[in-house]
Amino acid sequence: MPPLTRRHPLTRERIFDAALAVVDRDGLEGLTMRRLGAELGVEAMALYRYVPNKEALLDAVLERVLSEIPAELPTTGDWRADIRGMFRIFLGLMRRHPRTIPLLSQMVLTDPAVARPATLVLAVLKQAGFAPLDALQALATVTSAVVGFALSEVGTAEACAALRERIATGEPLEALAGLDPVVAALVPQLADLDPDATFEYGIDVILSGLETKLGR
Amino acid sequence: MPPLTRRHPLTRERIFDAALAVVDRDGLEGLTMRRLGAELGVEAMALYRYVPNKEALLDAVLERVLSEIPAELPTTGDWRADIRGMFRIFLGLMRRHPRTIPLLSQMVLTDPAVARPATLVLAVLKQAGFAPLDALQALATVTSAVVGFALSEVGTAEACAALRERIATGEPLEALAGLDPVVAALVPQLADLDPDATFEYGIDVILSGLETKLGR
DNA sequence: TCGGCGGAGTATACGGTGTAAACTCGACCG
DNA sequence: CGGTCGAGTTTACACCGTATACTCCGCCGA
Repeated sequence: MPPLTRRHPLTRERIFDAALAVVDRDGLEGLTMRRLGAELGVEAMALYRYVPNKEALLDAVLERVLSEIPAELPTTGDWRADIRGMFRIFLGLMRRHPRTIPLLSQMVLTDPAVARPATLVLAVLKQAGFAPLDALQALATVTSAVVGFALSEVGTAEACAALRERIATGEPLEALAGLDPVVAALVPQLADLDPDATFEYGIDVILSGLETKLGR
Repeated sequence: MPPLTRRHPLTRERIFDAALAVVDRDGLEGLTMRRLGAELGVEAMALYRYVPNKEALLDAVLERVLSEIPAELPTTGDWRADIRGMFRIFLGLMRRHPRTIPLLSQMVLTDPAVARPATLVLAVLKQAGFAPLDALQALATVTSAVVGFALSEVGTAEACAALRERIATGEPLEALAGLDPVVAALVPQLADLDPDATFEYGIDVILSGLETKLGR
C-alpha cells in the first residue's frame, strides 16, 4: 500500500479496509471517526470527503465483509451439499470477522451486497425443485438460521469460557438457582459443546426439514 | 404510578420500565441517561444511585423484556406443539419490543433471565426423548433459528415496505442488476411474503428436522 | 422542639463522540 | 507565473457517559 501523498490521497477503499481492520481489532464501538482518521494518518474530518456519515461507513464495512463471499461457487448437483457449503462459507465469514456480526445480523435483502449471495442460494433451491414461494421461504429459513447460529456461537463463546472456569473452581452457578435441578444440570454442559458439532447438527436439522418440505 | 416525592423516590423498577418505554419508542440509541432522567423528571446523575452504569441498565432492560415470558407454560404432551408454542411466544416478545432485538440477539445462556426460559425448552426436549447432548444442540438450533427469524423479520419489514413502493412506482431495483435474471425475479416477491407464513414455514422445517434426529 | 445526619437528587466538569463550517495550502493548469 | 481548486485541517457545537462535589429535605435521638 503506497504511503499517503498528494499523489496518493485517501481512497474509499483504503478507508473501508482500515475501518474493517479497526472493527476486527477493537470492535464496533472502537470504530471512531477520529480513531479511523488516526489509523490513516489523517484528521477525522478528512474522511467526510469520502463518506457522508458514519452510518454509510458502517454500511460499507458490511459490504466489504460480504464481498469475501465468492462470486459463484461450484455446484455439485447435490443441493443439500451445496446449501451446506454455503452455510459453512457464511459461518466462516462470521468467524473471521466476529465483531461485525451485529452488522451482518441486520443486513437486508435489498442491499445489493446481500442480494448477490442470496441469489446463489435461491438458484440452488430452485434447481432442487422448490416452488418459487417455497424457495423464498426456505431462503429465509436458511439465512435466519445461519445468522442465529453465528450470533449465538460468538456470543456464547466468552461466556462459555467464563462458565468453564467457574465450574473448574467449583463455584456454584447462581444463574441456575431455583430451576428444575434435573434440567439445570444440563446447562453447564453447554460449555463443553463443540461449536462445529452444534453447527453441523443445526444444518442437519434444517436440511432434513427442507427435504421433507420438498417431498410433500 | 404515584408521583415522584420524597416518600416515593425513584425505583429500579420505575427506571427499567421507563427505559424500556424509551427504547420501544425511540430505539436503543434514543436511550440516553439524560433523556431517561428527563422522562422520570430527574437529572441524569440521579439514575446512578440505582444503576452502576449504562451497560447494567441495558442488561436490566433485556431482563425486563424476558420477564414477559410466562414462568411456565402448559405442556400438551405433544413436544412438537409445545416447541412451536414457545417459538411463538418468543416471536411475540420480539414483535412487541422490536427495538430491543439487538439486545435479545446477544443474550447468553448464563444470564439467569435467559436460563429460565431455556430450561423450559430443555425440559420439553428431554421429555420428548432427546438424549442430553442432543437436547442441548436442539436447544441451540431452536433458539438460534427463532432469534434469526425475528431479526430478519423486523429488519426486513421496513425494507420490504420501501421495496413494495419501488415496485408500485415501476422503479427498477438496482440491487438486482447483473444477477441471474430468472433468479433475481424471485427477490422482489419477498415483499409479498406473509411474515407469519414464513415463520410457520421455518418452524415446520426445524420441527420435522428435529423429528428426524429423534427417530435415528 | 431542636440539631445534625444521612441519603436522594443536583450542579458542575471532563474527556469523548459525530459532524457543520470556515480555513489553509500545495499542486496543477492556463 | 498567478489563479484556482480540492484534499486535508482547524475550530466549534451539541450531545454522550460519568466522576466528584454539592445542596437540601425529612427523619431520629435528645
